[in-house]
Amino acid sequence: MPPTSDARSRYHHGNLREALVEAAYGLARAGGPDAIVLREASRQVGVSHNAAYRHFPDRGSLLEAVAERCRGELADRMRELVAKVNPGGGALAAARLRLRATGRAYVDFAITEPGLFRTAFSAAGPHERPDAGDEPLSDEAGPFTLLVSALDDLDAAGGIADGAREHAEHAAWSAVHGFSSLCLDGPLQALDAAERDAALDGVLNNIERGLA
Amino acid sequence: MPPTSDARSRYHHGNLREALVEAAYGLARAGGPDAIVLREASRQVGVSHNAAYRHFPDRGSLLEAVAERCRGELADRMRELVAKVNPGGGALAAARLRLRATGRAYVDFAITEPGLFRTAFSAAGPHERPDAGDEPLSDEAGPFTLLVSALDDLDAAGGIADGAREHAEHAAWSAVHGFSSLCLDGPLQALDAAERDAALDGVLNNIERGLA
DNA sequence: ACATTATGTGGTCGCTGTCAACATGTATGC
DNA sequence: GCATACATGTTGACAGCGACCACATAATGT
Repeated sequence: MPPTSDARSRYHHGNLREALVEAAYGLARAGGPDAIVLREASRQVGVSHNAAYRHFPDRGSLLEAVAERCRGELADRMRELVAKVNPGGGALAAARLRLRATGRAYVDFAITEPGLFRTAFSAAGPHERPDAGDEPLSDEAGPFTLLVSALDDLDAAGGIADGAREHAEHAAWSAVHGFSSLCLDGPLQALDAAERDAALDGVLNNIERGLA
Repeated sequence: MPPTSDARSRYHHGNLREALVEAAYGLARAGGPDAIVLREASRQVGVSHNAAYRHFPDRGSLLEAVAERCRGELADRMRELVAKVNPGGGALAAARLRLRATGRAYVDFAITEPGLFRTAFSAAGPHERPDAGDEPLSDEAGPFTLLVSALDDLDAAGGIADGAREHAEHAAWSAVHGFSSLCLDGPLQALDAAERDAALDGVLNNIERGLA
């Protein structure tokens, strides 16, 4: 049980592991995966360096924990933005809009939170397994699962041609992920917000046409 | 003038800058950008640490120099593989094959040289400016320029629909780059070689359909 | 009450990037 | 031919990091 007494502050922290992840998350947000530094996180939590080793075997493990949290944050942002879309026309148009919003949210997260985005894909950890097909789409679903769900909807609405469904996830995900990466660390850095938006539109159009 | 005497080895190295880049390139190849360590590179070259500071203001500059070299290597590999394609049918089929080979070469480089690939896109440097449109495609052309050229050819052969040309570079480049990244650091790590090949085929198909 | 375990501390090691001071070659002006 | 200036490489130092160790303290179980 957590240390019984309410306000810790003595010897045992009571919730050190989460506190460390939280601090490291802040570091990653500001400076990407390389900014995650054990001693600094410990310092911020107000605990000696080395205390972290009771909860993580090494720095990589902390990084992985933060990375997983980053992926969750990305998924949350995607859910938020997708929930905002107001489908006007028929089912097919609505499904298309939802898919576009999914992709847009992905890129938006990368642009507004570059540190978190880089961290999310920096560790060698197991990532998300996109197996589960027909679940009710839990709130814990990762980015990949969200995308697959959007594609399933589009497929059900008749927006995907025969034979195009099989690798649709790979195509769509590669496109948005690649676009994000190129904007952060590639030659697309040079684009300003308007150009980037137009380019992303072009990319999404291309995907949509490729699927139809 | 280089130090007059032929075999250096005394005090002045004679070509230290390049030697350091070469050593750092080896480190990056084996372990990615984080494996580039000034002192180790100096050690391998047989020079004291700190000697590097006569040629690079800091570690980041060395990293950037290596990154540029990595991009050049990527472009070379693309040229090689594309040169091998044996266009059978008409101009349009040939242009399509060339584009596919370009994309395949890109991903192939990422898979076979993950350290170099990660390094190529790790630094914040200026990267390639894809401006120059109608040059004879010099041997120094970067990956982006090669891709643009392949797309121009496809366009000339009539393989790109009206309106799809404008952001074709972004769509194609994002797809192959994203696929590469996801295979190295994302959930597509889990794919074996055969699955990866099939998935890449699906991605390339999707791009091609999106352009047509 | 006591022993066992979980958790946090202090100290140390080797490694790194970076700076400052110094040494040694090479080139240049007289 | 030589002295002087400059470029290039060396030595030594510093702080910060990840990782290990032995030790201290708190919580838990009997």
